[in-house]
Amino acid sequence: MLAAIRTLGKARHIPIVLICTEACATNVPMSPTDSPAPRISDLARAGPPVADYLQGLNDEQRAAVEATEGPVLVLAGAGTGKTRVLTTRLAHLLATGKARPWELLAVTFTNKAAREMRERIGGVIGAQAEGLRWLGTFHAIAAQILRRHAELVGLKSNYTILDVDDQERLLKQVLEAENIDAKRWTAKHLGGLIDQWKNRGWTPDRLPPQEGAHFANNRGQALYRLYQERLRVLNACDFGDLLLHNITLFTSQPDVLAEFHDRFRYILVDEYQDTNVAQYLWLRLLAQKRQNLCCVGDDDQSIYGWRGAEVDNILRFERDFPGSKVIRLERNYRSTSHILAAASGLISANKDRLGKTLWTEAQGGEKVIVRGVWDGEAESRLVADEVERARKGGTECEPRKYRDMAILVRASFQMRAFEERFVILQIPYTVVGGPRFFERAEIRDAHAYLRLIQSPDDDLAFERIVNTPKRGIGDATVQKLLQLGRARRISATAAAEALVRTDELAARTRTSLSNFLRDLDRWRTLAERVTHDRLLETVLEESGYTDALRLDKTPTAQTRLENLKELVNAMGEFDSLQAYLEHVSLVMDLDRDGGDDRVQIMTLHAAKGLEFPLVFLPGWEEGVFPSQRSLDEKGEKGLEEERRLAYVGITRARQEARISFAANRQVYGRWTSQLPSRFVDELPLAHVEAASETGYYGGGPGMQQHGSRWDETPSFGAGYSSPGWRRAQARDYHGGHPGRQQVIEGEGRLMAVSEPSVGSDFTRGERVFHVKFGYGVIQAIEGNKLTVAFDKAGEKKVIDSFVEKT
DNA sequence: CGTGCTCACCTTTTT
DNA sequence: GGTGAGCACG
Repeated sequence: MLAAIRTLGKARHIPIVLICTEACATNVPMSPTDSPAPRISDLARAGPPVADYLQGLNDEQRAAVEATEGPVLVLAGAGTGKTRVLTTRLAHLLATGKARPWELLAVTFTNKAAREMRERIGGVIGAQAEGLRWLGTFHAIAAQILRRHAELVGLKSNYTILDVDDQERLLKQVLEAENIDAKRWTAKHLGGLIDQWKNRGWTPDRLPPQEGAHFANNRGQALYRLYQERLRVLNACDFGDLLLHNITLFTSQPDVLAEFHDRFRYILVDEYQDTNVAQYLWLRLLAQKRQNLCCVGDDDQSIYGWRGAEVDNILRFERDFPGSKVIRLERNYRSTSHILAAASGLISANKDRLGKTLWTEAQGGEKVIVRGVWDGEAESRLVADEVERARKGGTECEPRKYRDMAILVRASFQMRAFEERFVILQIPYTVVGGPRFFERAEIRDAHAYLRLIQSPDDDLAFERIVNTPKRGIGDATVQKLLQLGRARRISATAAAEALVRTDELAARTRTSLSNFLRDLDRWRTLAERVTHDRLLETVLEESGYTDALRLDKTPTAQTRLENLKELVNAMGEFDSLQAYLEHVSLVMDLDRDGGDDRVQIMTLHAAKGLEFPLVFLPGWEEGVFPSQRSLDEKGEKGLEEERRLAYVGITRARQEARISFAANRQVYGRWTSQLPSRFVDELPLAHVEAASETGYYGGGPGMQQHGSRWDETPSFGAGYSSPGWRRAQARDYHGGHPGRQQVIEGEGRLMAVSEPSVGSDFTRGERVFHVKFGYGVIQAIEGNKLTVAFDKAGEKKVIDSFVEKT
């Protein structure tokens, strides 16, 4: 949780919160370093030569930095120094006096990217980086713009930004009010649709008729409209709205747009391949006049199509912005030539691409290793063993740190096998991604309390906490309140206040409800006197929230309490409650501590933008990767996106990439047979080493194909078939299988042969142990006996069936 | 109104 | 196989 504090602290420097002042409403530049502060061109004159920051750039990078005028597309391949180019370009614009910090619009997708850019540019231009007020995510910048002109789209400038959870509950209310079977047509489904529509820039009015046809008997559009109306009443926005309202604003108010045309002299966009239609429209509107738009991206790394990203945006750039320059960054500084060639060979199978030829001076290195293994467990054993081996180092290779290794999976369900194995072997790891701090129930509850204190009209917050912790106000009562509120066009709080004065409620319910209302009033008064972190502490105490958690003896309750403590601390970093709330609604990402020395386990999506010396790419099986669902839903387009994902995976590796696929895999508890991914076959042979089994693993995986490059593998009874793969269930192999060997290293450690195997041999030093069945942690080794804690299906027992073999 | 049980679900994820 | 949501029951 330390990470939470750290990130929040860091993120403070991002001027997400814009307090609207006179100065900012006019064209007068404002920034913390404004007026007497020297311009960078002045600084440059006094200090080191201006061109300093350009040193060390190669020709193509330099071209990308110096092409300042007009539309520019920088096609930056993986590992070609994209961030460097971005930051240097900004520095260049400032140093040459073409723009002042507040006249630059620099957009990223994630807070992390924005933060990184800000930090790195700070390293180049120093304090001036603080003046980059318009460096941020699409959403953060759109939110700033909207705050200033909210009235023009029917909102107040203090509108709240709803998260998905609120959004879903609101939609549920809309569905209920419209008497739509919420089981058949879920709020989640509708939410997804609306999100897609917003991503494409469609307001309810402009929604193509057939789009709404498939939901609730052609009522999609009407529901969308109702939802938007509800949002307006609540003075709220969802994420999609931020952009959409901006677009509406720009198209309907030419003078507002003109103001921003004046303001933004140069526009810079990172990860352009991930932009959706709405973002594209937004950019096009803003860039319309000056045309100084520089988009940086890589069509081969577009992996967010399912979220509305349009690779087309980048493919069409030259057509959309006539007279544009296209600059390719093709020199790769990250990976060895084998890795680069393997990845390039794979991606060349895609049709929809602009094409690049990456090259590197780092020749040689290891080929990409591809292996077939027996099943998912074998795969995790293999990876874990190699992690340990890499960690120890050897005659040919230097020992690696855990943190230099990453396991990149297609889907998070694949992570579990590795986690289990790593726990057994006590290999430190972190799962990057995971559940987010701000999405945890207790954090949301706390936020709801604060929101309700701040704005009594916030019905969604009211609904969330009116009975949390339980105070005897049940669902029926809550529904009654909401209905009354809707009928009278008042807030739920107001409805509650009215209702406790009547005798419509049961006495007990009435008492607790009026107590709750009284508490709220008290907290509102308190809010004026104490700091917001202190306020939250009091509220959590007095509402009984913390007490309820303390009574709960489950371990989760414990962590929840800690999270809340963490939250109170983090809040202290902000100047006001308003500032804090704005921050959490837009900045939901937290850095997972990369500082510790741990193996990193994450999805391929989460790995974008990262790099590791050694990368494991497990689960390359048809249906898993490429994902069957992707193929079914999106066909050829889906396949190409999956292939780009594979490309992203391989290009994360600096020195070694190891791909694996399993013959058998358990999916949702069912055994399934797998074929190797087509991507395996698409890898160029010259850069790949096929090693089906290595080291201790005696058993053959049964993945042999007659006449192929895999067929040198020894195998037991697999029986080759041609031309297809022989597929056999794990159970086929019980007899005659020599089992797996593993070095036993000592008590308290180890060990497990988790696949069904009749007999397995283990060696420890000179001695060989034979085990009838395995799974467990060694408790003791005494003479010929091993005592093992056996843990499966929740039961723990100690067995001692290990017999030393002579 | 709160609790226990059954049943459907089950990529990728940011803001 | 695990989980969360929704429903029936006490």
